[in-house]
Amino acid sequence: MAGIKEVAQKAGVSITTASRVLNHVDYPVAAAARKRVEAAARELHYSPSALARALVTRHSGIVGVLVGDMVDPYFAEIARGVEDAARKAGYLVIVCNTDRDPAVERRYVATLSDYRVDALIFVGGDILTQSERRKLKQVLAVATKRGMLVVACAGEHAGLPAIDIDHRAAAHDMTEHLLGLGHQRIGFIGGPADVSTAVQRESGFRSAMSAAGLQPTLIARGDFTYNGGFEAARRLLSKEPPTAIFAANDQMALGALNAALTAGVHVPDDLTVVGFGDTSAAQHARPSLTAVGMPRHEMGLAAMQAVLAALESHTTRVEPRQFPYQILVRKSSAAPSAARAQGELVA
Amino acid sequence: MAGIKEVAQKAGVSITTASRVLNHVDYPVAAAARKRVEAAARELHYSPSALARALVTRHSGIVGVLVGDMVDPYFAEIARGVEDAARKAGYLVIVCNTDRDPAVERRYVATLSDYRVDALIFVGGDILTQSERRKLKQVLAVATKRGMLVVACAGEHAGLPAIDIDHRAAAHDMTEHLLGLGHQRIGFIGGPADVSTAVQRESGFRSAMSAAGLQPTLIARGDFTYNGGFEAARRLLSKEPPTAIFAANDQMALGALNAALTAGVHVPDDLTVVGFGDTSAAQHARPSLTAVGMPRHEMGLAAMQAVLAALESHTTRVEPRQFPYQILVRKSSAAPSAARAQGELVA
DNA sequence: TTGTAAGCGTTATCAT
DNA sequence: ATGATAACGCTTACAA
Repeated sequence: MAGIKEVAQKAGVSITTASRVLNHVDYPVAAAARKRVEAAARELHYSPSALARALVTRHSGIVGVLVGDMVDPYFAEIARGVEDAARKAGYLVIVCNTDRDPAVERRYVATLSDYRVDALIFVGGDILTQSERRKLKQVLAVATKRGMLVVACAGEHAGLPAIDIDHRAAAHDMTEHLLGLGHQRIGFIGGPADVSTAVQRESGFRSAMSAAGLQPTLIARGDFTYNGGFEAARRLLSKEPPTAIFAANDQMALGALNAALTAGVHVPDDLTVVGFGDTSAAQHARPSLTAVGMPRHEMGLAAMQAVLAALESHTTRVEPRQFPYQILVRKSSAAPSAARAQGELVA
Repeated sequence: MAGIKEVAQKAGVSITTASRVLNHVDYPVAAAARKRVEAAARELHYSPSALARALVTRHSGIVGVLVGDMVDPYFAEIARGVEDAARKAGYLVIVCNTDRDPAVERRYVATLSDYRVDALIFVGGDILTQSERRKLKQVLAVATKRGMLVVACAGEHAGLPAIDIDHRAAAHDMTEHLLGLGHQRIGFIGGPADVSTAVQRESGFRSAMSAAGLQPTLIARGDFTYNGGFEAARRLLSKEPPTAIFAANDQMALGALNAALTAGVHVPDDLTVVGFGDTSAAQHARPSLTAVGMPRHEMGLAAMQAVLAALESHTTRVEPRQFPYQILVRKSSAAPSAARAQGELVA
């Protein structure tokens, strides 16, 4: 209802003056006028149109966050980090669930582009297909030309600067942890074959196995969901049961854990199960899950902060950053029992 | 870079004509001109400024969702429902985490108001304090006067029309389930004393207990978090251990479950634990959690759909709606063991 | 210190 | 069928 014009009128000053005091800009304004403007604004319940403002300043104060699924705690925690940093800086965040569908993702990028968001934050790995990457890069090209900042978080994405951890190395280390425990028949539950993070984690697993002179043969694949992990574990457990299962993310590890328990396989006595991500659900599982830990909330914060820094310095490139990961040993991993290690015990 | 002006120019038509074809409005435009405009738009990578558009149409195409914490699956699933419906309708959603802080919530309402979002969706119960409610209502008053639609979802909120379930009745029914199982010493882990949903659930518990001639005396309070539930359960278990614990939400029930297990109390043999919400974490817990079920995703969808309906019919009031709840009996509840029912067994 | 006026990129009204 | 032109609500040179 009440625009700046009304406020100015009521305060008996020009729109310019009203704008100046309302924006707290560092500009000389008579104390009296200032007071009148403030009073008028208050009385009229004036609230500046961020839209109009954004139109002229070419700065919307909104950032878009693209996640696979905000219900997955892995994504939720990162998005929360972004939002925390955004709020502190006075930014708003639009959350978009892509369901890992490149087409949906592209459409969102286009829409967010229409809204002239100040930045786009891609959370999670991208789809490796050449054609998909190319298409995404195309829309991103026009987005960046428009001045939009783009950054990836917790996963490689179309070659964008990323706030990330070394997924491959982390998976490699975790595999070594398993190896160190004495496991030889280690099963791996990978994520979708075309998702970059899934591929990197699997690559780390394979390299560690090879380095140990072992064939990474027990590999199943899931879709990063609890059920996907549950089913994959059942498959793995049905033939030559491994003594340990390394799932490419926590959700699947949890599914695997329950699949084992359901099948009467004791964890960790009969089977070790480890995950990747260290979401709180993993920490609260029974037994608690050994997993690769990564500072998700902090990474979300960092992604937004990197965007903020670039925005302030009028840089167009966001500074990438590598975070350390950890191997969090908890109750779901242990040395293989002698019998099981030799494959004598069958579930 | 390229505005509609450039497109019009390149196509050799007026801005008006360009706008008409670009918006697919039902208005006669020569096929030839249309083709030229479309080509020009494509070549120039034209993307309409949703900001400019919103400014003139007074319709931003954005809705704001206010949740306590998007990391809590309870909120995440509802927000996801909202987003799904929003996407389908071409809307974008801004997610705001209030951490259940009324001040933060109000500030967000103000900011979202500045952005002229088309609607505000409050997810979760509000703070009952008279003063807080009044303050919120005030900001909401100016927001609605500005044409913004407001609705509550999964919790009473400042008297707004709500897409909800009957929390009180649900808690009452769940308590009766416990009673029916033979439990008498039933502990309750409530949520914050000033949160409406927490109060309603507790009220349902109390009424069912009273109706059964029992004193609802074993009451602890948490903050709706896993740890809060864990600690509350420890307190409950330390004195006169109840034979059953009803937590006001799943997160706390999960905490209680682990507290029991950690203390060597077997669930459900020695202790029954039930929750409220039926988040997937509850379903995957060991043992799986008996809980009050409510269609969170669907409720989120419904909230957005209600908003959409009001928006389309130019109504200012959103239609409220009651969803049914269920008592989902799973593995964490059972009849009390004879010994324990008499209080002879101590943890 | 203060105000005038030119945009920002669209949509929408009203002629033509 | 098509096109000027006035909003939309604000910021920001540029004057005064």
